Amino acid sequence: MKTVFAHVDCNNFYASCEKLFRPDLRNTPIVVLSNNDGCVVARSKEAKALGIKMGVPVHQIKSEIRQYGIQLFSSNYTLYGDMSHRVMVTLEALAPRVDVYSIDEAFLDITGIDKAVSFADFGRQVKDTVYQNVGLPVCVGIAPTRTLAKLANYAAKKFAATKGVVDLTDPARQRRLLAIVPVEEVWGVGRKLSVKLQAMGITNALQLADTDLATLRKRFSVVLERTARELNGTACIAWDDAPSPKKQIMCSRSFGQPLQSLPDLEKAVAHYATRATEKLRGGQQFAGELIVFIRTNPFRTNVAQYSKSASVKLVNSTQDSRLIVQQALGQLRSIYRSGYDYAKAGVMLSELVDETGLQEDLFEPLGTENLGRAKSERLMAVMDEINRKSRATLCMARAAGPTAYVMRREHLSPAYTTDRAALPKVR
DNA sequence: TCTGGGGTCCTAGGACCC
DNA sequence: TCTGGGGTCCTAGGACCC
Repeated sequence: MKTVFAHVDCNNFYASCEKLFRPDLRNTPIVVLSNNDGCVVARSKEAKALGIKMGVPVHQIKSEIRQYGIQLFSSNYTLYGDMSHRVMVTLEALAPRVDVYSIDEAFLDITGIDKAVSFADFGRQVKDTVYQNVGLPVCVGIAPTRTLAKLANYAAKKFAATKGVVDLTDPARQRRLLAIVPVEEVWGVGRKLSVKLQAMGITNALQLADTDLATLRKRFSVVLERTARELNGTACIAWDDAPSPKKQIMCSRSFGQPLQSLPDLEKAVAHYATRATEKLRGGQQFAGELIVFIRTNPFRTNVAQYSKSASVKLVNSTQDSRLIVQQALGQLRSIYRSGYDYAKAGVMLSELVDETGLQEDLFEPLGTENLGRAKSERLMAVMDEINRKSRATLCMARAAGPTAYVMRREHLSPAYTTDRAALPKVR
């Protein structure tokens, strides 16, 4: 039987999460800001209608904010993560297989479901159930490939007459939609590619679908060839039964204010290394390589710039925060130069393996090979358990004390759903 | 004054081997 | 005087995604 995908995507996800707990702002334009309250990363439909662009630095739209009374929100990932989880749990109850693609999207396998209910009716059922259970609006696109399902969702969002659900399983309908969708809206076609394609006279999705596959492969890559095949209804991205494990884990942040001193940077890097290692343990992985980077603010073109990274291979793959923090600080010291205003730092873990990929230590005495590891794992498990109950109770001494790097979050909403003290009150 | 964070995949080219 | 060819592995960089 031919596979059918449903693509479910939350509308203005972060903005909708904020509005859910602020019914007083129902018709008010709001935007959600990136870390450090830097850029706009989400907009309510009212803010979109005012022409506020995605990604714009907030200081560039100050006059609009004042003029239209746009409400600002700092990113509240604790809230969005919890709301996302609720949406996904709801979807998992509706379909036999769900691929969570990002914080606000998922693909559902709905092959054969049309024996019981029409695809469009199923889409409406998904939409209504999520709204009923979680309170967030979603759109649903249905098609024989993921790329077409994303495009169906684009249409569901763009055209009000669809009421948020588009069934694109019919090939004639596929071609009619492709003809009116600009090529840059296709999943997998970004800014650079769309410029090149337009130069070749390919401006809409249908023209891309009708381009010779060998030409696409030669002029671009197999990736774009695959996209064209998917637009023609041939599924190239199948279901992963075992989602592949992570290949790298990163923790990086811009600082709330520029940092100059090594001790201030050390505190930040120790903290990021700790966070990255927590994620590593969360996925039961071990890191074989560590990369540290620091950089100044590239947007401040009138001041001295510096950007450097350093990496080190870990002799034995590890998930021990003590070792990773120590190594990260060593790398930081090797690249630090005084006299710069640093704006950002980060720690990346790579060469990740699971337990079966661990090498035994050649230099441990026979019979005690795993003793050190067992001790380390017990210690880390205790740390994680305490920090799970009460966030950031235990940390490396290097990361402790007053921190100069904390980010700006001047418009942060409460953790409505994850902190008892912040529960919304109904009067 | 103020410009996010975290990922994946593919390709080209160099090093190295026989 | 003539100066190969094919294969693998690794890395850096670029493109994309949300």
